[in-house]
Amino acid sequence: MIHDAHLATRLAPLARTVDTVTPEADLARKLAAFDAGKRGPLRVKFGIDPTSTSVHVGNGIPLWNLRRFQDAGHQAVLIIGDYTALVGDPSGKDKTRPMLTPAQVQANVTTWLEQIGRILDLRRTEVRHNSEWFSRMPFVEVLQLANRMTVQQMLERDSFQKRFGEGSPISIREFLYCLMQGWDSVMVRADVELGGTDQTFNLNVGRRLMEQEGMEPQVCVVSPLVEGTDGTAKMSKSLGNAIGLADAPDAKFGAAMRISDALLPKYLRLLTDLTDEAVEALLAPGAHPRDAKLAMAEAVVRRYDGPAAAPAARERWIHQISEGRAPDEMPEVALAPSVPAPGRPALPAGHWSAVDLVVACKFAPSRSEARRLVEQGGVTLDDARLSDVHAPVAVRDGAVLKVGNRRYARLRVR
RNA sequence: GGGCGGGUACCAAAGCGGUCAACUGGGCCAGACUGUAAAUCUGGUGGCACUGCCUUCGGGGGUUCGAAUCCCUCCCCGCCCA
Repeated sequence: MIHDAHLATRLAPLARTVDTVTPEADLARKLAAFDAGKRGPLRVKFGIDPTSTSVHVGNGIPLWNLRRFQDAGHQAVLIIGDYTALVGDPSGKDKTRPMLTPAQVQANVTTWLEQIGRILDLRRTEVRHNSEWFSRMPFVEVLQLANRMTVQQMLERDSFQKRFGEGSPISIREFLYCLMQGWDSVMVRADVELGGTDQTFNLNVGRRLMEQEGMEPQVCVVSPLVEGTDGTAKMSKSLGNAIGLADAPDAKFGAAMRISDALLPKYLRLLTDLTDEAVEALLAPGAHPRDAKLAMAEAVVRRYDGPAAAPAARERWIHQISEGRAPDEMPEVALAPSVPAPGRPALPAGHWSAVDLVVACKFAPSRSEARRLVEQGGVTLDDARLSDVHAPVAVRDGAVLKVGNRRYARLRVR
C-alpha cells in the first residue's frame, strides 16, 4: 500500500494495484514537478520478456498502471526483453529456465505486441528492444557489469537460496539477469519502473546501477502478484494456470469462473477496473459469491475484449455451463463413412463406433484416449450416453456429440 | 584433476535380472456432489486390430532364454576433496 496520503490520492486509480512505491517521496516530488510544469513527462519503464507465446492478465496489472501513467501525459517506455529472454529471469523460479533460441524469441515478440496493444496505446509508447544495446556489448563491458554485484548479494535472493540449499543447479548466466534488467533502466533513463513484487530485487539493482552511472535512481512501483486460476502458484503461462490476454472471450470467462471463492476478492481488486465501491458491494456479507464471480468474469472479458463481448460471454456461460445446455454455435464435423477396422465386421452404413466419433471430432489425441472417455461415461450423443466402445451408433445429420463437461461438436452426415 | 551419488512417463519419486507399460504423490482427464467452483469421493492417465500385441526407463554398444534393473562407453547433473 501507499503510505503518503497525498501520493495515494494523486495515484488514485492505481492505488488498488500498487503494493509499494520506493521511495514514495521521490515519486511525489517528480509528479509535483511535472504538474507544475517544471519538468517534462516522467519516463515510465516496464519490461517484459517474450519467453512464452502469450501475455496473461497477471502481466496486465502493471501494464494497466503503465497505461494510466500514459493517460496522465507521461512517456511509457516498453522494454521488449528480446535479449534478456535468452538468459531467462530466475525470479520466482525453482529451476534453471531453459535458454530460448533467437528464432523462438522473435516469434514471441510478434504476437506480444498485438496483445499488449489491448492495454497500451502503442502509438504513444516508446517500444525498445534490449538487444539494441546488449547485442553490441563487448565482453569486457559484460565483465564490468558483472563486477558491480557480489555473489553474496545474489545469494540473498530466496529463489537462489532455496536452490542452493537443496543442491539444485544454478547457472552463472542467471546471476547476470538482474544486472541486464537494471542496465535497461540506465539505457532508457527511467524515472519510474513498474513490476511485480517478484521483481523487487531486479528493480533495486536498476536503482543501484543508475546511481553508479551518476543518474537519479528510478522510483520502483511494485504491484502485487496474482495467483493463477489454481489458487496456489503465481499466475504463469508455463504452469498452465493463467488467463491469457489472447484467449477467446469464452475461455477467459470460463477460466475466471473456475477459480476458488477464496481467490475472488483478489481477482476483483487486481484484475478488473470495477470501482472500489462496486467491488466492496460484490464482496459484502450476504452477497452470493457466484454473482460476484460472474461480475468479475464479465469485467475481465470487458477489459480485454470490449463491452459487447462481455455480456455475450456471460450469457453463453450461463446457458452452457450453468444450465448445461448445448451452445448455439459449435464446431461442425463432417463424418466420413466409417472404415471397418481390420479384423472387425463393418458397421452398417450411417453407423459409427463411439470411439470413431470422438476421434473424428478431435476430442481425443488417440483411439486409446477416446476409448477411455467412452468407458468412463464422458461421451454423449444427443444427450444419450454412449457407453459401449464398439457398438454401432446410428448418427443423424446434425446430432450433437458432447465430451466431458464442455466440449461439443455438431455432426454432419452427408 | 580425484572420490562419491544421480539421470525413470507432464513433474516429483519408487523399482535395481523375469510376476514392469513400470509403486506412490502432484498435475491432468472422466464420473459423483455443487452455487460455476473449490474441497471431498470414485475411476483413468504410452500406442494399437485391447483377456493379446507393439514401443518406452539419458545416448550408443554388449552379456543373457529374458534388462529400467548386469557390463562397457559417451553425454549431462549434484555433493565432497584438490
